[in-house]
Amino acid sequence: MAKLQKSAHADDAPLEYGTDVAPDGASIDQGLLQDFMGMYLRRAYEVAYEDFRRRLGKDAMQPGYFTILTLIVRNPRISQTQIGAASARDKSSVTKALRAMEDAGLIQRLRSGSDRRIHLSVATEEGIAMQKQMEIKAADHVKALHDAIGPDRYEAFLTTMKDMIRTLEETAVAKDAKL
Amino acid sequence: MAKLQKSAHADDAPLEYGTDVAPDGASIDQGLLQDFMGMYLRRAYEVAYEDFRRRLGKDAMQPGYFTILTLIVRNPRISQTQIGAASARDKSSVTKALRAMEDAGLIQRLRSGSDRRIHLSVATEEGIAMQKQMEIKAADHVKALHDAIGPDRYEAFLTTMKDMIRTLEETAVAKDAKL
DNA sequence: TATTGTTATACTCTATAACTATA
DNA sequence: TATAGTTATAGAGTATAACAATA
Repeated sequence: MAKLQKSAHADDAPLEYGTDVAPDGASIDQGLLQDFMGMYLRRAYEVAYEDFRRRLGKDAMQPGYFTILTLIVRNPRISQTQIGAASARDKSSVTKALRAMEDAGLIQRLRSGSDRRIHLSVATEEGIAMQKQMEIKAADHVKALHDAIGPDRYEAFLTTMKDMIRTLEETAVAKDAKL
Repeated sequence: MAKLQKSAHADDAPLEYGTDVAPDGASIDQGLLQDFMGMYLRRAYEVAYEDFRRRLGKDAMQPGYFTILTLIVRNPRISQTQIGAASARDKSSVTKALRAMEDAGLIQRLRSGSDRRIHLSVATEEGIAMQKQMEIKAADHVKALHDAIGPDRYEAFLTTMKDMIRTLEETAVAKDAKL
């Protein structure tokens, strides 16, 4: 490869270098990226998130809160530790989400009478209504995914993904234990 | 449902409320969340990202930069617009990534002789070495995914995911066009 | 001592918008 | 006018660590 001078971006302009042009978009060599699942997992998450967010519109909570609100509606008096475990989020993240939902009047938090460390969450009427409304949008979203994937492949895809998550979670735990 | 007073978190302590306890982790009712793919797509991305990051260790670039570095190694003199298109990232995100890689001595940026607006990227020897090293870790990572998913399901899973991404991207474009 | 939750803080990844320069 | 890239800024979403209250 030809020798190149370093371009110190803070000071110099990039160095000129011949007249070749890079290949256009259609002919980019992605090499092993073509099958690099990490990239597709990221992208799949992104496009699905975007789809759900667009369907929810601006009158609903953000997509990420749907999970927590649904957990609370379906499990009145759920604790924050339980919410964290069920949604794979740190307790500090749960606190922040619950704070926002409480401020929005969607939930209320109580203390357990039997163990005063525990904060229980229940949905308000507004929270229940919001959850129902979001669930309708979620159903549309799931239908879009269903159509995109194809009915014949949907179940297998979901099952495979769950298996993958479980296995990698176990691997991670095993590795952490070795440290 | 019983009447509950609002707890203004900034001032009051949460209200006490009886002695019931929420169900324990094993018995959480996830309702439709059980099949809410959005949650699994997020989680799948997270666990895969974590796995790759752990395999890369701290001597490599972060997982997200592997894609860009690989694109540059395999497509010398690729432009930033092309990198953005191939990695589904905004040009400002690409600039930031390239800046970091240039500072780390992994790439150099040049200007096209034929169109001086275009900045071309090429990998340095160090960049090529880094990419090779990361590619080895990426192969380990892919193998872990392969094992987690099962060889018989791997290809179908990847294909389905690509189809899903493409379809949802098209849907998004179509919706944007309607605005 | 261990657990539940809160808070302050910070990190990662990313995009938007206004800009410069080039075409 | 349009395009390539830069910069300043912001914002989502999340976690870490130190902490108070309670067990």
